[in-house]
Amino acid sequence: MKTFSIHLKGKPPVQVQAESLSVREALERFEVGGLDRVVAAKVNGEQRDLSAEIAEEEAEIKPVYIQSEEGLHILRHSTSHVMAMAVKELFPGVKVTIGPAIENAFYYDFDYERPFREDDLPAIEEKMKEIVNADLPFSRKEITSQEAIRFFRDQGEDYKVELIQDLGADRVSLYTQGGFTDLCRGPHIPSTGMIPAFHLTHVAGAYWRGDEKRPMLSRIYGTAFADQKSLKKYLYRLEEAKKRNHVKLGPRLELFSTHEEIGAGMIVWHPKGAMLRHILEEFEIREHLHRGYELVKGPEILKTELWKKSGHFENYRENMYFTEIDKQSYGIKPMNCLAHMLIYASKLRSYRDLPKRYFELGTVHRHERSGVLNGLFRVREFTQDDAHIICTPDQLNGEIKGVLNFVQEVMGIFAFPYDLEISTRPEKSIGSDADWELATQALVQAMEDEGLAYEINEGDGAFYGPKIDVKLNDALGRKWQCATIQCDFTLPEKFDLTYIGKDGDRHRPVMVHRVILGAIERFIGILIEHYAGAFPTWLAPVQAVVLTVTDRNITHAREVYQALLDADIRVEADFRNEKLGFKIREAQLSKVPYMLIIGDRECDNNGVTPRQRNGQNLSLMNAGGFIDLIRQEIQQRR
RNA sequence: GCCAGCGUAGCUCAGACGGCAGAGCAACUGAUUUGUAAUCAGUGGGUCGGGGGUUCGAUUCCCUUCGCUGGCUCCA
Repeated sequence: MKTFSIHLKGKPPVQVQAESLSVREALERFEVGGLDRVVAAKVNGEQRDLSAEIAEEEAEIKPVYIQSEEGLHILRHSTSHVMAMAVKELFPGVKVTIGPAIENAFYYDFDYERPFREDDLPAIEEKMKEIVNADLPFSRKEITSQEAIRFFRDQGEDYKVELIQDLGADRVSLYTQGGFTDLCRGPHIPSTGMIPAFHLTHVAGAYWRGDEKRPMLSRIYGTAFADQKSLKKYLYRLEEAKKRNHVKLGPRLELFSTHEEIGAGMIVWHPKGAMLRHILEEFEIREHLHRGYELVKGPEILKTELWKKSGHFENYRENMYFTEIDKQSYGIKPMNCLAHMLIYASKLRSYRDLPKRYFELGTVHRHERSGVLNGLFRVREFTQDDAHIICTPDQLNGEIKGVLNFVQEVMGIFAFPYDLEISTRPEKSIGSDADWELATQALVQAMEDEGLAYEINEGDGAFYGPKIDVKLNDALGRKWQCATIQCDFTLPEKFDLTYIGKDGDRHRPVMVHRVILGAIERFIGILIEHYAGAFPTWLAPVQAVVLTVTDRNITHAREVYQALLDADIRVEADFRNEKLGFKIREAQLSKVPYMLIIGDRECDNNGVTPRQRNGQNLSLMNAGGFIDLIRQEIQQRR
């Protein structure tokens, strides 16, 4: 007989005398509500199955409810096991590999004689429903790795055998529901009947362990929720997000197009899209000049020799395009730094000149693999708002903080949610360990000084230095890298950049590569989805459209149109012989912020009636009044 | 690059065992002069992504190529 002392937050502790005590039994002592919605529990901070025995005499216990984040994770993981079981029953000979829960979803990778197709999913879902209805309990068993390897080898589950071997543990845990046993750390929901709502969403190919040299597996994605309503809501949200997809919206709003005959990953900007770019670029130039940057411009193609000198040829060649001119090899630039290096090196620099901040809206070409191209998000030609800051080592911290502030201010204008990550040295890289350490520390220190939260991304740095990445969250919950701040101790050395210090000697400056919006293309893609195409007035390629009611109104309408043009408002005219409702509909679909209605009433009063994009009318006012109003809005970047 | 799916009029989509390719919207022409999300009528519009093959005959079947979409370790 043992004595267990169990604690649960907010309740008086309970002493239990028993031979053994399961997590579920412990929870029952506290009469916690909704035990049927509890999927697992945390015992002394560690996730456990409800059926697990409590080994500790003193235990702090906390139920994990199905609708909580952790609960959903466990639910989805368990649902992936149910899916694997269903697939094994339906497709004999299939081999199972791994099947984790991921954000909002789960997947399981299979190796089968043919890849799974979307039309296999309904049958799998049906079989899963049977398994759920059968309410099979999940049971956990720990055995030695040897036994587990034998167990899976006998079933021909080679992938599982490999996993266990790589784990290198003495013992592993297995989970069984019905006739299906899987290697798994757990925990799991008590039984399959506890799955309230699930749906299989799509299939995809995936390399075994993400390695393209290893077999291509067939992945099935699905999701599960604590109730049917949440699942429906999630699927609806996905549908809504699809409607914002910039690949569809962009061409419909006449922003850009792509062409098979031009090539993959190349964007053609139409008048409205080119205007949007221009607005952003103008905004950027102003903001940069304001912060002590200088505008520069380098050529598109530079001799291959120079790319060899910089290390790009060695490290980045497979992403570069090359061409030949007069038997000389040239590389089309994938980055803008080289010309900036030469600008710096073009004359002797004093410490008094530093920092130098060179800014270029630089168009670069990168040979991205065909399969990763994606609308405006991933293209082969794009323009970066690129700058290189060359400074003394003791200016570095301040410069990085300056860029972090710049990023914060700009993201604030667009009201974007974002996360910060620090990426460290990758396998393929140049430079000494000491320099990497120094550079990484400089980034960490600046983040700490600014009190910013960040994650560490091991091995994800650029080949020449560590970096801070700013990842925006888009409408579909995907993350996109935009701003990035990269330290570089190697380029100044390769180009022998120097400055004369106070002491009269030559010193080596350090360099920061950084972008704020990142690629203009990608940023516009994110903006389209963020605003669902309805850009705020300051960004809208067309800010107002003048609509006449009848031909009688054209003379006055033309005066209004001209007044707006004169005031630098981006205005269009729709004087067609159509009904007002028809013109409003078209303007509405093109998401213009303002429609200026001009009928007899407006002509008689020498004014306009603005109709806002949200359907609200403002009262009749004269053209000057409207110009004041919209100018104020533009100035406030609304 | 690899796996899967997709590609029919400017757009959204039908279609057929392998037997002359369809609708709505848009465009164009005309009528209409219109007050807050589609006025009416008529007309034109397609190498069914490109190339090759099988066939009497291919948009449909096969191969190939281009393009697009979803994915390609958020570690049992």
